[in-house]
Amino acid sequence: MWADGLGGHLPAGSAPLTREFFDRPGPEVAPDLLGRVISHGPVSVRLTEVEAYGMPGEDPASHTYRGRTPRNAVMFGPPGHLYVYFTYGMHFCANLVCLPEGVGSGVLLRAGEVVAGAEVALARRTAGAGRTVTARDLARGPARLAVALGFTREHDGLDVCPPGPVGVLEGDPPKPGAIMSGPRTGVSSGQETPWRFWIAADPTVSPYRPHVPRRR
DNA sequence: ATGGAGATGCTCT
DNA sequence: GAGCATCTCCATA
Repeated sequence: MWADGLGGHLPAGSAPLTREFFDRPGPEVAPDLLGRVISHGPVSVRLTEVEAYGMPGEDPASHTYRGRTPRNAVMFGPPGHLYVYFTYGMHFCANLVCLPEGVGSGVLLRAGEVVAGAEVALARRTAGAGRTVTARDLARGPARLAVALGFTREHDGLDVCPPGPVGVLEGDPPKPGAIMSGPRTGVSSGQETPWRFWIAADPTVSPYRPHVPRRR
C-alpha cells in the first residue's frame, strides 16, 4: 500500500490527504494541517506550526500579492502541490498550494516533529558543519524543516497527492482547543491577520521572531 | 535568556 | 538597488 514504506512510525490507518483537502483558502486549510504528517522518502514530519497566505491582491504578505511571476507560478497552479522558494540567499522554504488553478494561495510549513527518518534528517542538518542539532530542533523553523525533508528548488511544483514521493497523511489532529493562532512571523506587512497556527505547548514550535528591517 | 549582526543570492522595481 | 515568509554564532547578563 502507498502509505506503507514510510517508516512504520505513523499512526495506524493514516491515509494520504486528497486534492479536495487543499482546494480551500490557505487560512482555512492551515489549522487543519496541524498534526498531519508530511512524508518524503525516509523522513516524515508531524506538522506543529504553519502559516497561511491569502488571496492575490488581498494579502500584502503573500508572494502572490502582485500577481503571477516566474517564481510564484506554482502557487497559481492546482492545489496539493509543493511551492518551494529560495530566500535570504541561502534557505529554502516549502508551502502547500491551496485553491484551484488560477488563484494563488498556500500554507507555509513552519515547523514540526520528525517522526521517522531522524538519522537522515540529522545528517542533512549537520552536513558540512561541525554543528550539533537536538531532536527538537531538527525541523523547528521553515528553513530547517525544508532541509530535514530534503526539499530544494527541484521539488518546486511537485504533486503531494498520491501516487508520488511526497505525501501528506491524515495523522492525528490536535483537539480544537490546542490550536493557537497569532500574527505571522518575519513578514513586514499583513500583521493584522492572525494566520500563523501552532499546537499549544508543543516544544517543536519555532520561537516567535517579529520582522526587523535589515540595516545596510 | 536575549539581542545584534553577518552570511549570501535571487526576484522584482 | 532594495528587500527578503531565515539561521547561526557571539556577546552580554
